Amino acid sequence: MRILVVEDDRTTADYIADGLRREGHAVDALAQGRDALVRATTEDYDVLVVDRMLPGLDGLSLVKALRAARVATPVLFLTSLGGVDDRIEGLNAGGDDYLVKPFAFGELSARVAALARRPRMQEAVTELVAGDLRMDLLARRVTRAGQEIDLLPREFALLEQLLRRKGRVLTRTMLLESVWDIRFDPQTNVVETHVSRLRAKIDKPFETELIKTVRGAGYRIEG
Amino acid sequence: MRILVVEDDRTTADYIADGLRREGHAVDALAQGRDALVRATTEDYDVLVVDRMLPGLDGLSLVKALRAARVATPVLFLTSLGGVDDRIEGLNAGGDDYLVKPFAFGELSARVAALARRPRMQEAVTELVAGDLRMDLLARRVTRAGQEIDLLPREFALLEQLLRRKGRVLTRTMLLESVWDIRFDPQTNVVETHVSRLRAKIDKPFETELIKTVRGAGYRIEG
DNA sequence: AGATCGCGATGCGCATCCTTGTGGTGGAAG
DNA sequence: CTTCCACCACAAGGATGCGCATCGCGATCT
Repeated sequence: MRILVVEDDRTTADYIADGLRREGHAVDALAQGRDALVRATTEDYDVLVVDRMLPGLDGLSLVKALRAARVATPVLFLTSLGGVDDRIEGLNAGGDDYLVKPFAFGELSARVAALARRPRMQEAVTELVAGDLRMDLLARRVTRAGQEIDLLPREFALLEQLLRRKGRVLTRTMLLESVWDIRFDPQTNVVETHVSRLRAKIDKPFETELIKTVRGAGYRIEG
Repeated sequence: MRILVVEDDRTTADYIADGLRREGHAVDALAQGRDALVRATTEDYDVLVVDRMLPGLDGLSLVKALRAARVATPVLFLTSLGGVDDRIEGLNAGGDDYLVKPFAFGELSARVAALARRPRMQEAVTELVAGDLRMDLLARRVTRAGQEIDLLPREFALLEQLLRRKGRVLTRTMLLESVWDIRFDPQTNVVETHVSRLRAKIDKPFETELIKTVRGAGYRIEG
């Protein structure tokens, strides 16, 4: 499989490129958006892995330009947290999926494979589902049993993470990283607090509870 | 196939025009942007081949003007080397493809054919609808529940963007870019202000509200 | 033709409301 | 009985919306 990685941070770029090569893919890596635009339009890749922040031409503009030039290669965005706007814009701009740094390599690998596998020119990963709960990332809307639920930004981000790793346990530390961008471990109980608030909205009013507590570990949402 | 070539350099213009004629196309050639604007709006071409640098009215402005006038004829830009930025700018302006000089004639021919072949992208999107709200782009009229509403230019542009991406969230950043043409992020709240005014006209007087605020993200109009 | 006037459109400042993290307390699980 | 988790109330900070001043344009009069 041919993969182009566009990432200006050398360490991250190597980390990704080496990992993917070890899995048997042909990987090219570039640091500049401009270079990537040229390369991606001339060569034929199966997947592009693109950092949102790039020198020269940022990732978003790069993908916009590619789409405008009718290059339909699936794109996986790497976004360094936070920017809720960033993610929405990324998806709207024609990104097909995104991954919030920091991420586990296995995660990246799985997403890349998923992107390459699915038929081209498809709509992005736009909807996450668990049971009768649906989350539409572009509309930024959540419904359960057909009923609309509105969530605050933090609640939304939290639920999104849980849904993206549906079936797996997310530790407090992982959630602090991906939702709050806190890498060290301060004495805080934000996670518990927000899980509680989230439950009040998506579990309490319904029959079955989706968010399970895993004592001593973290939380998990059912497949 | 009818093709209009807009290029001020006589040698290049002849090179292109003759080549295309030899392939059996009907080719007109003009040297001035202004002439091209008139011709392209009155005659019916399959493809325009436009140089970026033109005397009088440059290629970029020409295409912007055409798009504003709802002329959807596909455009192939000719740009003189290098300027990757130019390419992006051109694509944003509504150009459909790019060719960097110097180029091989075969390349040009192939791109022109590709442009003509593909289904018209912006075909006759003349009316935007959401619920009982209708926007007629040509007449520049908006009605809701059969009642005419008049909007100021900014309000109209804002509503148009929201309708074009109906069902998705548009962030403040995206709106600043598409409605105000502001690419950096100034400390301004124009978006909120105008959304407020727009609501006063299209939502307040009616039962259901169409424009939803998505806290922390942006605005969305219902599908 | 030029200058002045008046009105409407636009963006900014500020008040308001909402969101979110903290600390504390009670309760459940092991 | 201890530890971990759920939930509550509160305060601070941030996001949002509305009134007001300004700017620009077109009309009118000289």
